[in-house]
Amino acid sequence: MPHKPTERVLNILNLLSVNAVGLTLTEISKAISVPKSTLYPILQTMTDMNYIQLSKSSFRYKLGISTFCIGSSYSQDEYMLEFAKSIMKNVVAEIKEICQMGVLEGNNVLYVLKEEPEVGLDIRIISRVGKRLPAYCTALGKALLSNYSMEELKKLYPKGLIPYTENTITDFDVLNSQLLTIRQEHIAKEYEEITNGLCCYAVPLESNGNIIAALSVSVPNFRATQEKLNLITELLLNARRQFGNVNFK
Amino acid sequence: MPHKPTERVLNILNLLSVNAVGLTLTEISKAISVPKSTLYPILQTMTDMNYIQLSKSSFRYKLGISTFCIGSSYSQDEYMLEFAKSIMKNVVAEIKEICQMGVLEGNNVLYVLKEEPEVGLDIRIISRVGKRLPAYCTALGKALLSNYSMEELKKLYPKGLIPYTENTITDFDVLNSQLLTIRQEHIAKEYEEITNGLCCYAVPLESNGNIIAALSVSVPNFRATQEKLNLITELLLNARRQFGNVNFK
DNA sequence: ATCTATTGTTCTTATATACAAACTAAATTT
DNA sequence: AAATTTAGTTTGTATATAAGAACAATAGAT
Repeated sequence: MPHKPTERVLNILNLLSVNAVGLTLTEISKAISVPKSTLYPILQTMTDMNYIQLSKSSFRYKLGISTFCIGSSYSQDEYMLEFAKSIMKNVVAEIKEICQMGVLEGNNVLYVLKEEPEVGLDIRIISRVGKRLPAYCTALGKALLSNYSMEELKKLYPKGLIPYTENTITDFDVLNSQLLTIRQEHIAKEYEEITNGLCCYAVPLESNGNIIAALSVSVPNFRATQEKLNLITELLLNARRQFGNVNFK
Repeated sequence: MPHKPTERVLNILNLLSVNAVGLTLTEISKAISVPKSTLYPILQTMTDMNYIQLSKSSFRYKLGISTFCIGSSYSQDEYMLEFAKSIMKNVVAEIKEICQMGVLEGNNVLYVLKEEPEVGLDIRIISRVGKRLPAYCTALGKALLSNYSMEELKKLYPKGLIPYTENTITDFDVLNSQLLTIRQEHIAKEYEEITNGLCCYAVPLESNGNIIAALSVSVPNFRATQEKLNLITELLLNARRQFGNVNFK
């Protein structure tokens, strides 16, 4: 059972982190379903402590400078992130499509790193570090869940698998059988299961036998020739091997 | 009056951000004066939400990957920070001493950016982004407080000015007269007022007439020749002018 | 310019959190 | 190996926070 006040503070940070424009008190109140009167003192304190700031121009709350400070202090997996970034740069250089890294947060994928091709594409996939999406209908998520048992899956989604598109897997058995394949082939595939016109491949990244993150390449359907998908598979599996060769302690 | 639950969550983040090794539940409990039983569910939730993580090796809580995510999303003053960084790099290249940027947080200075000389110095000043120190006895702080009136100062420090060294200014009148000088000369000076053997010069950085940050150079006393201090003054005043020429909106 | 809608703020009481103390488990010492 | 210390966890109740509603202030519409 989560601690509500803590959950709220962190949800506010999560919310603002995917909202560059900023949000008003009322907007935040609606977004996280917390009464304005409850939110009021929380936002005040967060402002006093520089975790959020009221933009003078737009009169909206945005992330404050303290978030930058703690982000800079984050060192635990600094080396891991740097290494992942360099791998992702190489992948993007080859395939010229967006490459992302995510970790599991409860039953969601948290998007941690993003590497985009420099130029040249008219149609681009928009994504943001800090975003959270359900794991069961994303390639990153399936890669991250690949070690999960049927029981664990059902516990993770007590309300079942809610469809986003007509391709979304809503049957636990189907999902489970896919995870089995992923465990063997080390690559997760997703075709328009969360967004129409979009498909995505991903590989799990392991450290000491545990899946700690996953790496993906997303492509708009019309650019997703079999040839291209084969190259993506190759690049991702190669990235996974590179990652596996390093020990991050 | 601050909101306690919010304050606690953010204090935990602040605490862990200046502690690369990590802290145990009990250590955090002592550090922020919160009972273990109160802390317990808070840390659980923060862990679930990836804002902290229990290091497998040391069994201590460290910052989690979400802090990295929100830090990456912080965009508000992105351009300002980048500009400040480039200025600081130039300053350090010239003077080969540590250069820092800070903002005011209540009556404390929050250290936001740090730029250190590459190599060559046996004795270095250790500092960390995310650190907080009282404003009245630091050069950065005095620069940030330079626009404050006597009344505002006394309200900011209701318990008076607590001494850290024999040089710490404990008299409001003395502090106020220094601030007056800073307002005219645009440079704040501090000689062993918080740490023995250390002195520091700082300039306020303004935007639309408001002091939004301050920039400092710190030197160990034995390297602080008058010549060097003069050069520091010149570099900092020049940095301030550069900063003033840009409009960050 | 008045009315309407929306945002932010204050107030009161029901409710959920906070705290203390007791307990368990692990680690270190004797 | 027993004892002592230290860490983490659980429980019951005092207390501080949460939420609804009512209010003030601002912005937008007619």
